[in-house]
Amino acid sequence: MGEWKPWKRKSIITMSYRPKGAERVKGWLFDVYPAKGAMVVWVISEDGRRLRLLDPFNPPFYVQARPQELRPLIRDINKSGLATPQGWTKKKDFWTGELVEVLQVAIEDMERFPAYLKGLPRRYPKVHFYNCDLHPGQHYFYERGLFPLACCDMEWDERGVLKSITPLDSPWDLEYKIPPLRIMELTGSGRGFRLLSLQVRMDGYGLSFEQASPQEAIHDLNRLIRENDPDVVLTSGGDSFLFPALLSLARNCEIPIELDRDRVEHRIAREGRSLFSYGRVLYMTPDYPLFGRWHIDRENSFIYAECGFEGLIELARLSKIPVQRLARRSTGTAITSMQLDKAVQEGILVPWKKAVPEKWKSGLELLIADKGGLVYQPILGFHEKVAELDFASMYPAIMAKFNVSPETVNCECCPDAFVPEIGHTICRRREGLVPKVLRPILEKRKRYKELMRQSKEDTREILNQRQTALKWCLVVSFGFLGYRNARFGRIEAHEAVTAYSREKLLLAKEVCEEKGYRIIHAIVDALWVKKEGVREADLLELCREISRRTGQSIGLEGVYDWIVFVPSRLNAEVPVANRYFGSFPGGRLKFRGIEARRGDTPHIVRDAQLAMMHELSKARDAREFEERVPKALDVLSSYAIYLLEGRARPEELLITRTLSKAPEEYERNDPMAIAARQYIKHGFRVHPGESVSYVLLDTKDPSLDDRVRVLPLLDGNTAYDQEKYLEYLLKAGETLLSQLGYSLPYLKNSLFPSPSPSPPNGGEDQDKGQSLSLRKILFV
DNA sequence: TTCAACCACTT
DNA sequence: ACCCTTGGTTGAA
Repeated sequence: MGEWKPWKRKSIITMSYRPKGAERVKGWLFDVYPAKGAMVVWVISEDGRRLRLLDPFNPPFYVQARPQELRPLIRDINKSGLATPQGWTKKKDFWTGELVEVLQVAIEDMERFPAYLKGLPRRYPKVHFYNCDLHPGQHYFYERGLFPLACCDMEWDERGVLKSITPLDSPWDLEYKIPPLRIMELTGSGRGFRLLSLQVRMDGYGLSFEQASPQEAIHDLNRLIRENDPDVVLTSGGDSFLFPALLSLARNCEIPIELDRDRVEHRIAREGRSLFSYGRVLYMTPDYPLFGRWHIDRENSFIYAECGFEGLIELARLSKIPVQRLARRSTGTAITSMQLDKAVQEGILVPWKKAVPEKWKSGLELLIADKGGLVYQPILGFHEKVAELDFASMYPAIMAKFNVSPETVNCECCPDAFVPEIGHTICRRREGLVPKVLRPILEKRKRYKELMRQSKEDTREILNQRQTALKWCLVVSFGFLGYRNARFGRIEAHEAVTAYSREKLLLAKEVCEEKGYRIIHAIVDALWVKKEGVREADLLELCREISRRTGQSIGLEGVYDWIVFVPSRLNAEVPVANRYFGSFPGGRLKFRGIEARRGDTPHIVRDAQLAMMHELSKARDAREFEERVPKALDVLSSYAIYLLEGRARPEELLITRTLSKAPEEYERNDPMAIAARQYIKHGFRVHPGESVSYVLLDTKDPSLDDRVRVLPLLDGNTAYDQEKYLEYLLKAGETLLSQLGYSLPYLKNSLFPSPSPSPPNGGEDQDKGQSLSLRKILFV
């Protein structure tokens, strides 16, 4: 028996998305996708109508070859009926910048052309293909000078075919209006792919739908969508669970589900895929895009999760990637698209596949070039009044300033324009594509940050989301430069950037030392320095001087009241870059690399470490810090007691790790591998790049499967491996306090005194009381 | 004790 | 649709 709570919102009944006749209006470009030889263009008119228009579009691509090789290809293309050769034109070669003669071919059928294209290089190995594998939506935007959510002046005929469409704003505007979008939120829960409950929310009204017949559920959902006509369907896990579940429900009861505005012939159920990105394996569930609406799955959208709705829109406008597509892609896709757009604007031929072999390097060259960023190991332990200086967007700023780009590195024309330290050269004559794209992004981000300072709270949040989106673009642009299969990547360019960065950091260090600062730690683009009696004004002056001498802008991140650089766990004498925690005035903590920052640390351990740091953050100097240590230890012991009384809940004990391969491929029986196999055994599929979550039951149990219990099999009262979790907890405590002599054995001993030698300046009476009861639990 | 396998983190 | 920075944990030899 299904029951919707009454939907209080006034209903909108939309009859049709077809235009009634020829018209000229102002409106926003909502979405585009191909339909054979035209793009379907969805617009939101100024008066709020949602309209489906058509724009005939035959994206051009280019081929280059000698006439005798070209003739059979032209015949082949003509016979296919999928494209039409149009004539000769001159375009710029990406690598040399020279004009070359190429044949322009128009794609007639965007849906079937890609499959045909794939077979061509094998049959015509001597022909070069350019601009042929661009995404149709993006290509349409590049060629028309349009972008998602552009405010446009447009005109169409009585059939709804666009006669003209002209943008009235620019992606580079700092202020822009987007139309009010109708957002419907769908959440659901269930088991496997069985949907057990469904919630629909819109404009603050919520409906919960449980225990209904599938027919009713689909019927009512269809009605709600029809009546409210959302532009955006926002889900949590729509791709991985909700949409597949809804679609299979709809299939079973044979009621079509009407999530799209456009007619959808058939929705192909695809397999998810595992892919490698930034040093780790990721799993992408198949996505369920909508036609005429956007489906945005917050759980499966990196950009939405990191930069919010505003960041997503900002990036879509700049990168010219349709919003719904961008939502499911990485920021790397955005930066690549901006490069493609720039290439198309400038008549530069876009190579189909990257085909530049890396120049051979001697062993010595390799050693020098691959050093990457420069690191000065930190001086171990506790430091008072340390200033942190950070270069702003150092790598992208270097690329922009020194013209580092795949086609400018080791060019033919400037053999003596050397990069510091390594043998590479950089072109002086021609500006590279990468710097050309980065420069305005750097500039726009700077402007947003300036605007933020003079804005009110809610505007500031919008601006912040936008500048965060730009920040991610800048960050990945460097990674893409060295990434072998990036379209505009080349490892030598990557090496040139790190070479410059080392020079800059070295120079910054020298400036600091000249001015009497002591370097506590430095890494890539950040320095930690201190000097007796230094004032903020001195530090700002220091920043100005470094900026002047290096040509790179450096800023004062802040002055820590205290900071602790923690040693290596394997060797207490050895410092480790990037493992520290410190406190700024007011008690704001900053910490890197320690347990609390790791994604695979159980909640209870992270909470304990955070609570200890919070206690320590009340200290403003060395003396207060030492005074706070017993309090921090109290915190630690309270967590230990909780743990050893068996009160910890499974969600506090969960360990989540990401699989890099399929469960059966693991050769070791560590808890994660056992957990992965346990998922499979109980019918849950886990792919490389997906994560597994488990609780340690007894890590010593001879039966492997009893060592851990994975999340879906957990119930409320799971007995857990107290000893193991205690060890994690104490190690997290040790990380914070080892510099003050609190080693793991000491911590163990002070919390649970062993009978004979008493711990140094042992606990207060109340501590002893606790310790006794703890020992009982631990050892009985 | 040492080793190999494996994951996560920093910029 | 990577090749290797570092630290740390784990199980097993």
